[in-house]
Amino acid sequence: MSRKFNWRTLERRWQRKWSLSRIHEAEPVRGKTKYFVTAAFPYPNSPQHIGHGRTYTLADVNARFHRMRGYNTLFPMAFHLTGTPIFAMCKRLQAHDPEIIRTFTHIYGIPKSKLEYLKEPLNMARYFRDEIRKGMVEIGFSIDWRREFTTVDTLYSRFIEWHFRKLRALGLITRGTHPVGWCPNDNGPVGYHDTQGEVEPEIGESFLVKFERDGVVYPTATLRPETVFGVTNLWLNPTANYVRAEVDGETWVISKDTVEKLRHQNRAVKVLREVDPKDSFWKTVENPATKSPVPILPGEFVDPSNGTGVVMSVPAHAPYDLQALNDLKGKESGSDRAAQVDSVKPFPIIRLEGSSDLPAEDIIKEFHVADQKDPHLEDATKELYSREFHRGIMMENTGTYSGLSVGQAREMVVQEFTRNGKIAKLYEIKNRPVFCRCGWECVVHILSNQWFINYGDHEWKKLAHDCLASIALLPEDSIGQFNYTIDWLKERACARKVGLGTPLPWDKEWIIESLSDSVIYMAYYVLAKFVSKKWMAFKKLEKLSPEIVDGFFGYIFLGEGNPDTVTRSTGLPRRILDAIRGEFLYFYPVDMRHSGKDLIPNHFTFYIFHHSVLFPRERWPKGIVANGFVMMEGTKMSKSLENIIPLRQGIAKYGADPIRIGVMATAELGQDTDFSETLVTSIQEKLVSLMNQTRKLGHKRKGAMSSPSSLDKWMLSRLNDAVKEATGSMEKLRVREVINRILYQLDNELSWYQRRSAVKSSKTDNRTSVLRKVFEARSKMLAPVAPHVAEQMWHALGNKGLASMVNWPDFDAGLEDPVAEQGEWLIKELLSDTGEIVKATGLKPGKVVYYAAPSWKWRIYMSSLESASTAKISQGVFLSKVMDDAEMRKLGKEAADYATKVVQQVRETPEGLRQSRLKAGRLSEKEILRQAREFLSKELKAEVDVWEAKEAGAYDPKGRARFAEPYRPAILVE
RNA sequence: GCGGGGGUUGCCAAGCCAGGUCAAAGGCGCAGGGCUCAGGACCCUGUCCCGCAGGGGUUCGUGGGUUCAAAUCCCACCCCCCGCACCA
Repeated sequence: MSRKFNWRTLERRWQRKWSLSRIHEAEPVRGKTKYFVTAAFPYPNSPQHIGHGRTYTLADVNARFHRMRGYNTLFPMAFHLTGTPIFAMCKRLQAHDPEIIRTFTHIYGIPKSKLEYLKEPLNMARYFRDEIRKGMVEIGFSIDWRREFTTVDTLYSRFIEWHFRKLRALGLITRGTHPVGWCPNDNGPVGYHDTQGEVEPEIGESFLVKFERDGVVYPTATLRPETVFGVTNLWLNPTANYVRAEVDGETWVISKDTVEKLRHQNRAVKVLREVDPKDSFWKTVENPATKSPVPILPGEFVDPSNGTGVVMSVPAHAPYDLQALNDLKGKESGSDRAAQVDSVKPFPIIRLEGSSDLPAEDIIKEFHVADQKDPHLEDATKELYSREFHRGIMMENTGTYSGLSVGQAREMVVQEFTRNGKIAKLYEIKNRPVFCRCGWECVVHILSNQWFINYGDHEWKKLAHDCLASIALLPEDSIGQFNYTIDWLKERACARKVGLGTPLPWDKEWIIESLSDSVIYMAYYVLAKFVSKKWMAFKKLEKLSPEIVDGFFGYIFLGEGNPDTVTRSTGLPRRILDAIRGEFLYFYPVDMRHSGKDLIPNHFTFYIFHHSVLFPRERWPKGIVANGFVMMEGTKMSKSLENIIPLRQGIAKYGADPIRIGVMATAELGQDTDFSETLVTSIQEKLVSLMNQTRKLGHKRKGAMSSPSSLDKWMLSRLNDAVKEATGSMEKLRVREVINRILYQLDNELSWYQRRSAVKSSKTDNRTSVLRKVFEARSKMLAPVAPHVAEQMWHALGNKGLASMVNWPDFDAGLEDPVAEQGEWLIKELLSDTGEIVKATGLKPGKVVYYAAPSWKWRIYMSSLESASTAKISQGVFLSKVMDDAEMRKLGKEAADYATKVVQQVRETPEGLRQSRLKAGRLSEKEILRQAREFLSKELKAEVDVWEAKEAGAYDPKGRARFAEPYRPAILVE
């Protein structure tokens, strides 16, 4: 039946009502507290999928919750078009890339006929923006759509210009050189989406150590410049092509492949002539560190495209070098070179605990390396590098570096040798080869005059830390990552030459990059509402001079300058200007900003940085929540696995509310959650059954409750507890807990209530009234999470208006009923204990007898609870207190034994339970059990008798009554 | 390497910060029963081992420690995941 349920109809009905009632449109209301929620806006180069749904659903739940708690809540949305991914996608479509076509048609479900249209970047952006917006409406997000904008809107660009001029005026913009991944064919930078297989080109730093002979430099590329002291020889590949070239005024011998590489790294390279490596072999060059001569030898393992094709050999510490040297010795043995080769002897310069004088030799043995082409050699090298880096100490033969750790020595060697020109930096693509989509291999290119935002500024960092300290973070343990990021950030390139976006106002060749133009846009939502009215005044404003436009932004966002002047210069009516400024002051700052946890090391932290320096403290962000990702049936979502469900397809297939709950229900905030078909179907069933139950309760309101039974009170007390817990959890956005409490736990309690009341006489039947109360509160608490279902339930119960707009239920201390709670607890425990006995003994019970605890035990028990509530209860003190009581003394050992036992028991009872039992006071167990007799009898399928221990005439053939204790009646099963 | 998150009973996943009804919530799966013509759904019951009286034993990555008491606190170690820059 649930499968046939028409979610679409339900959703449309309520979405239409929300829209007609404009309940999501927020306007400033004087005297009413506001709550401003934002979520990271989407980038429209693909449809949103269920994973995005998690962040936005959470934001929506938060917004709806606050709305119900009486906050004037604003939740807007916009679209981020800045950058290159849209371009990249269009380019691939234009090139008829089969992979992207498959993704579009197969996963995204876009008709083939649409593809032509999508080849145009702005068309694509428009298409996916519409798609995403529709999805957000269909899943029921309570967004104020009047504030929508995109980051390429003209006025937005003016806003970003203002933002950047501000930063520059504050001295936070710097300029310098910067290495980037680059395609020599396209002549432009490459990001991961520009490469084959979408791999990010990783840039690594290596060093050129310059060996010299007669004014000719052999620049050897290495990651370990500190080992220069242990060099025995250089290697050139005898089969590779080398050239002699003039590089920045020096004469270098390098592999042919190196020429272009150096040019991309801003070196002036003039090739003089090709050289045969064989001409260099057996000659010697001077070691720049030790000044001693070392020979150049042939090594086939040398990769001419890696580094410079010139390698320094440190056989004591580099497995490759040692292996190559040994191979060479073998090859040349007996030849007239043998003596010379044999004279090349490895010697150590780093001491490594637990290693011989030749750590490289040890590791080669350890890894069972056969020759210089053995793949194990690579692993051996990595392992030794790592060991020496962490545990190695420089030896006496390294001069002033002696005694230093390898890490320290490297830093100092680089510093000192760079100063005298003997070491230079060389960048490499670490994970090479990386190929551009056009087919060319990517290289490292150094951009000169790159613009940066200087997050390394100390004052700024301090401000950012201050700002962070004032932000409520969810989950709380993400604080470490934030602090780390703030400390670690330094200069960050903030502009590129390609892509959509706003040109840098003072250097229009550069376009402000996408992570930099999206850090203060939340403020723009205020303005966007006015701009969307398309008044001429804004059209005019867009075209005014920077001074005037900056004056405008400075006034509305920072209160700078004078409104009269701004009005005069912009031509914007004073009334409008005041309204914008007023609305900004009303809604700003953002109370909670939502996104995935992947944005902590970038966007979230930038957001903090920029707000801290641009805005006064009272406009700093108040809260940040970083949620985990969504997995699909236990695996990561990925295009190649084709397990991405676009949100709209998901809604159509499963319904909006089941998806909303599906992404929230099975994991806590920061944890990744798993979405699966079985999960979402079970949620569907749950929701449908809720709606059915509500429908059965019907519209009719019954009169007031007749005197409620203990069971009724228990149910209301549980409901009240659910309200309390759900509220607390919601405040911390622990939505999983909320769902668990109001959907599942409450269901268990309801089913206990119904099971227990099934045998009750109908005279005092309050069942319907109690159930109505439960379902009414439940529909309210469900409203933020599953708004469509909640509205339906609310309506079915005969309520007018919208559940989304009523007040969230309040905790009512008056409904707390410890007596009823403890009474039911007693019965439940008793039932389960009896079952345990039945199971253990294998008896088929015909008669079950219960004995309630005698009053003297209750006195001791209650007294122990009291003692434990004020101080740590101690055996001796409590015992003597009990024995002070004449009546107890009369009971003698029996009382003492019980008192001793009870101390231990009470000590192990959790605080909350102790409190509750203390509040409940002494239970009239016998009465409670007598009332539950019929129920117990039915459950146990046996006759049930209840006595108080030692009651006159009690049936107690086995003398069990004496075991009765408070909350633990004695049991006899026959 | 640096930083962050995590390892819980068949699976998923709470609990851990604030130690004590914790053999450990909830869901899934599995088994038995009820309901039903039947299946599904739904509702009970069970699901580490032992137990003819509500009990006992052994468990929360590994090894130590603190405590009357440890999944929870401390120390050391092992394993998995994520981020480390110009990219949204």
